[in-house]
Amino acid sequence: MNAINDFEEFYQKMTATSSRLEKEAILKQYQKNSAVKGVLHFLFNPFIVTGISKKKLAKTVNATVQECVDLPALLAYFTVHNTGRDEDIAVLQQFTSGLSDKQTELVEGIIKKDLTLGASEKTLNKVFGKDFIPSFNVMLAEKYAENTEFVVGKRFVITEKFDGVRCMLIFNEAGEPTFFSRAGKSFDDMVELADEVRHLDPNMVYDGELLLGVEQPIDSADLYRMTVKVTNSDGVKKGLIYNIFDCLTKLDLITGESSTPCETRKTELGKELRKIKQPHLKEVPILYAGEDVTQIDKICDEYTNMGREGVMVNIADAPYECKRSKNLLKVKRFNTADVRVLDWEEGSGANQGKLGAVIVEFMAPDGKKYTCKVGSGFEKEEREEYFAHPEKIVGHIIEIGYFELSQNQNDDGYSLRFPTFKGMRDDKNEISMY
DNA sequence: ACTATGTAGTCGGTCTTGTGC
DNA sequence: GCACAAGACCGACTACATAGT
Repeated sequence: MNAINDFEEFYQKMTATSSRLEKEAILKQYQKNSAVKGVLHFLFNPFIVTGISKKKLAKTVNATVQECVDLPALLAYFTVHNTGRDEDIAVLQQFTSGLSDKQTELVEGIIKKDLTLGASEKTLNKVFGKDFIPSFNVMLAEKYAENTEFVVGKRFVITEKFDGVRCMLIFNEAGEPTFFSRAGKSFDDMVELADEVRHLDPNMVYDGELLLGVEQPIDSADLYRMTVKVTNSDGVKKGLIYNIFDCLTKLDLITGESSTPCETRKTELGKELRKIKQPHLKEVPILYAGEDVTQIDKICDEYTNMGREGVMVNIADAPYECKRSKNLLKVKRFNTADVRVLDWEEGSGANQGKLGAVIVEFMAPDGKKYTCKVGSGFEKEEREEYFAHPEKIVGHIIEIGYFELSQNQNDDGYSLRFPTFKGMRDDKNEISMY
């Protein structure tokens, strides 16, 4: 049996059931199959990228290339050659040329890294051990709007929600700091911050938000774009403020939970930051602590009106948990608009043969009309219905939710950030924003 | 029997980087 | 130099199985 045949058999077993427990049992059967496990590692390790996706795969290329003798060799090739050159596309096409249609589809899905199994990093690590797929889990928030009852009668802490880039600071054994993104990728060459964080406790892990330091307060959306521009670019990163809102011990990060109460963590952290007093390391101040839930909307509105993203609500005695949790709630204001559907697109993956997104026209504050896509918020039945009968949505008015208007650096008008479908508005025929 | 939670898999805009013309 | 594709960042959302009560 070669690797592809093994994987094909494995894939068929996995996709034949919807039971997650059965999928775990199937994975266990392949515990000792290094070929299949190798494919799974390639597929789900986020640090392996191939530079090949839908468009590159469809490209016709002319190149004489080296041959990959088997699947492991192909994966090894793409682990190194991952910038999507024509030559690399040719290597893939050469490899699949001798395969059946079914196996070609599988191999292409592996290289595109969009093959779905109904099992992913969590399940793989549950079965094969927590280090099989590198994973990095920071505490994430649930929505306050959907969990208002959860805080009633509990003491909680309100802080500002920053619209920047999440950053976790971890020191290695030698005490050298590394800054990690939410996905676990490192931000390199953080020259200013790397120097200042040496004043912090290297046995602790710090969690916060990077925001570009600016002289004048600017619009939250613009500040976000400017920040991402710095954090996501190669080279030396300067001018970033590290707004630290939480911390836990290195050991707690490994076990996935810090039992120190949130309020204690924040107050101790605040003391430490005030003591070391570094220009680019900032405390995220507690705006309110208590049980008065009316403060939540009040402070959120206050910050929203100042052009800020919103606020966060932490249950005061709750632990730091390395996962999404109700003990941390985000409060932000969304807007709605009635927009006209101009066109539609087919989806991909599970949405193949279904509606993927609609292209809509909305009215911007300058009185002009602009377009953007809306592809989130549709139910499966709706995606099927509008794919079969596009005329039931194209030309119609729909209500959408969005966080804010956005503008890109090319200055070609407006778009919407986080647009979602809310429903049909066949009771009206005019677009509007409110 | 019902609800809550966890996991997986879709979809959006904006930016940088690498590639090929 | 330009256009394009992929991969980052920020997320939004639904569907489904299973754990919990």
